[in-house]
Amino acid sequence: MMTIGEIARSAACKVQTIRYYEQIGLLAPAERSEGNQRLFARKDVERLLFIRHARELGFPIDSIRELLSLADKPDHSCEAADRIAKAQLGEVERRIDRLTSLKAELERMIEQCSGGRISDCRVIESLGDHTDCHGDDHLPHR
Amino acid sequence: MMTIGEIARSAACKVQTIRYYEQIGLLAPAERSEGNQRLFARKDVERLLFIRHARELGFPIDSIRELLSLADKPDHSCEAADRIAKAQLGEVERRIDRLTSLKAELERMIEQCSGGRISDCRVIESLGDHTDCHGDDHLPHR
DNA sequence: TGTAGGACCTACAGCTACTGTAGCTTCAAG
DNA sequence: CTTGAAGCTACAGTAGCTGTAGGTCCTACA
Repeated sequence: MMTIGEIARSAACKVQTIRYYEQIGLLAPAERSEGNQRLFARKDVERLLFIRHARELGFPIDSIRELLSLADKPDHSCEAADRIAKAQLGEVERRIDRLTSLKAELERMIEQCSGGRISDCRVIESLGDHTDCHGDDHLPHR
Repeated sequence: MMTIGEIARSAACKVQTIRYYEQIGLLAPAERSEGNQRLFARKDVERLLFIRHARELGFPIDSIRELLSLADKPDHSCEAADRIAKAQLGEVERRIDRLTSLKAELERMIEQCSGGRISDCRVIESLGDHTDCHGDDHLPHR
């Protein structure tokens, strides 16, 4: 059995984060020592690594909750797991698309800036209106 | 003069968001009508549009605060504005890089999933350990 | 002139996923 | 036996809003 500090080190995760996961039910309430300190077993480390890896891949907590409950049912079809992963992939792709068009607009703004006075600055000016936006995925209207 | 609902429509922004911007000092306290309702002028719309556009480009509130104060000093050099925009561009680029490697890992996971049972599922399995990660920008250790 | 209902007001809770802090207890090394 | 690290609980704070409750104000229609 390991202490919370040890499991935190093995999963490269903060101690508070582990307590938080326990609190929101992502980890089962840990066993306690006589002095009321949490004790973790090997399988807890694995579960925590699973959670951390999924978080690093951007899965929201609720999806991880679902994935964990699927992981506990080896005989079920993995269709649901596949669906969750594909949804996450879609989300990541949407974010990349959006960021790519933001990048383009930022580059345009910066490129046009002549380095002179604020009153001539394209950065400030472009922020003030939308008519220069090419990629329009961040336009409020339309 | 316009009401908060009108300015909200012109900037495609929620009423509460405008009140929030006022509260955090991004917008000056609005004038009030006799019945204590906020009244906005043309320049408030412009300021709000500036803020919204910057937010849509991902600038954090604090950067916007700085940009707004720069916008009020037409004679200053636009060096600072340029620096802020470049920092934001760098941030966007870092996010794209990160998301791109997450996308690759998600695609790998999904591709390897044979559509069978959970016990054979690559999605669940890859989440359980890190040894398959190629892009390692999300690795906790190493 | 009365009233219905929409828009407005304040104040505060809630969202995500943690992270930090205060004030205390427990543990392990010297 | 002491000291300092590590653990404990409980709660506040982060970013940037968004939603809700409970009230007031405004305007159009009967």
